[in-house]
Amino acid sequence: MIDEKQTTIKDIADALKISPSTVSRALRNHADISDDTKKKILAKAEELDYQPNIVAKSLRNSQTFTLGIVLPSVVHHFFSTIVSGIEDVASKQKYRLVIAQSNEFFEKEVDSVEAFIGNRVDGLFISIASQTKSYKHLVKAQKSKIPIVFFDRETDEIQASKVIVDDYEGAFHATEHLITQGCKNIIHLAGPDGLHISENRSRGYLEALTKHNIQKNTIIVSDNFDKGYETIKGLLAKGEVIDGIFAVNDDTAIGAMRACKQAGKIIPTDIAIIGFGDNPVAQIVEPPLSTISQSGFEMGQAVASLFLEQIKHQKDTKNKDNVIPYQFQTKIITTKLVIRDSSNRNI
Amino acid sequence: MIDEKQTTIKDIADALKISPSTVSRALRNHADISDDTKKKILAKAEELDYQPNIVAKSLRNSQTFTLGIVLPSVVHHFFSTIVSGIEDVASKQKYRLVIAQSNEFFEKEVDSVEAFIGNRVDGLFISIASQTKSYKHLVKAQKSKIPIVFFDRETDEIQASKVIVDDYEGAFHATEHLITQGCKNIIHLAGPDGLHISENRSRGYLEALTKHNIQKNTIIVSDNFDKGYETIKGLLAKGEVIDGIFAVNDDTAIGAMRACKQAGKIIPTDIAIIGFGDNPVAQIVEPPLSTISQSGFEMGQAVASLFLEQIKHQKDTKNKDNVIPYQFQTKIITTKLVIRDSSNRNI
DNA sequence: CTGAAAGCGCTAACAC
DNA sequence: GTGTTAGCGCTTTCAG
Repeated sequence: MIDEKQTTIKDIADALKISPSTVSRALRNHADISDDTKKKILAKAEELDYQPNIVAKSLRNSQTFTLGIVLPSVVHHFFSTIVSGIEDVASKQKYRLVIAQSNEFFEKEVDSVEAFIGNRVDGLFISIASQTKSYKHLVKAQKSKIPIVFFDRETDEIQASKVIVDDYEGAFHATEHLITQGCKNIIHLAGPDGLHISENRSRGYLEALTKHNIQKNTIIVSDNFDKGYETIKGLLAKGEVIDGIFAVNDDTAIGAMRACKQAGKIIPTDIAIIGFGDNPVAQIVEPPLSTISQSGFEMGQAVASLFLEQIKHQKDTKNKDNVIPYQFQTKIITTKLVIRDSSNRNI
Repeated sequence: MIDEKQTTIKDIADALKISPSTVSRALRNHADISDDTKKKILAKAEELDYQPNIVAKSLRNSQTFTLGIVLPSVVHHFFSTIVSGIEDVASKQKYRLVIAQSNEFFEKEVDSVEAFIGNRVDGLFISIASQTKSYKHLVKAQKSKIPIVFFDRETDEIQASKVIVDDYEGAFHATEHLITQGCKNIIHLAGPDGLHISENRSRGYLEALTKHNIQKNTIIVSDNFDKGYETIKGLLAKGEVIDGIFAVNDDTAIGAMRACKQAGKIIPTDIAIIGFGDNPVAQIVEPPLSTISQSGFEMGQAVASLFLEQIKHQKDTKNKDNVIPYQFQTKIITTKLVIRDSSNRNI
């Protein structure tokens, strides 16, 4: 069997005894091509199973229509809904998405970013790994003129647009809700140090306590199911007095919930629990978990929109004198308190 | 600000007053380059922040080192673990992954496949959408000489390697397990018609009943949390006698579980329930859900390995006479019965 | 309305 | 060891 190559524009041109440029124009619906030849070209393209070579096109146009997304992990519901949100607006502009997971490893994040630079993505959307402390890889991307948009987990060290959740406010409301339910000994199971989102949620927790004149606070870093379970199990075994738990995410809250139940505590009567994120499992567990909902979809849409806006600004100001540099935006996604049985004492 | 372009090989060559080919060779560690010039080139590349243009390289080499993955949805734990498995072996060979979600829509699947063809991916891994009945898009990919590997959801209409779960066996064991627990009225909440995996699981269910001389069988298509909930709720409301439920996946089983509990049924005493897939939520719900575990990671590894094998065969037989065509493989991933409280009557 | 020619950045013969 | 040249497939001036 002959190793037939992919059909190219030149093949179509040869078959029709016309020039490649005419074919190229016809294929992209360019004006100035007679309907007659256009029809012929389209027919021949169909006949020969022509599939435009995006790689060649990208090289020629120095635009790949590819967006690179770097995030800690796609298995997390919040992140995958963000991706859906990005896709929702980006795909309408014919952009395609390439996703790279850092799994919270700095090295993987750097590799992914560098690969994206090499592949000349048109934009880079990133939620930084908890390990990340250096930002040289992002500086490189900026040197390569790739617009960056941060989402959820960001840094001040890089000038770029960002979309963040109002973590402080969400945490404040979550904690205040527990207080209104009568809780006085509220534990906060926190996210890793150094991440803005962890810090903001912890701050919201502390300030809600302060507002309500509660002196006692306990913050323990603990951000997954197992850690939530172990931490609360340990505390309860030590005889610690706990009547409320605010966890940095739902998985952790559910781990804590299990520890409470195993220790014979009634939820929410003995201990009221609230998570963060409104993961679908929150509705499935028993009792259903109260939580702070944050729209990942909306966040994704905002990310893509900010990118599009920046691109547009670049185009508009291209080849112009006294260019006003693009003003980076920060968009804040608001949260919503979702009260379910795990914290509802009907007070 | 001057719109500086990305550094190219030519820039390095010019700066060093040598030829681009020498630079190219040095950068790729090609032999036949003196250590001295090599060192100079590497230093200059570093200095100028050189990032190789993968797009140009791909065009030139007609190899993109990109793998296209089409799957129904990444939010499903099973699929995201498959992606991790693929990444595990593919990344060691320097391949990068592009993921497209079909969301079970035929149109989106076709679009994604065509985009992958246009982007000249080196391989296409696909788990077909439940809607998919036509396979022209995959024929196109084959015409473009892109090796295809199916995983989980496949078709016989396309000649290609595939990796599947032993769904029949898993379903058989799940059903037989319910029978050994004393169940006689077992409902099967099934997947959509026309999907091999649904059919095989239903077949396993039926044959287990037959083996144990149980005449009554009930198969209802119902494959997500809400449908599982509604179906069982409806059946119970009608007074249907049910003492066992085998669901096509864990979400559905959990929906069914909720309906049972709401109807006052004790699990597993009144109704024993088993799911399929061993989704992490299976451990979180109460009672913990029995299920059939299938290793997505292993499946992903197998997918990538079969691709690599096929590529190797192509290289080995290139430019040779009387070529033996590659023999497509089918790899079967075995399942494991995981007994938890939702079905364990301690019999 | 169509064609010729150049070039995006890289690599691989083929020279020397 | 290194340079010259051509070309991957496409688009885009510039001519006509």
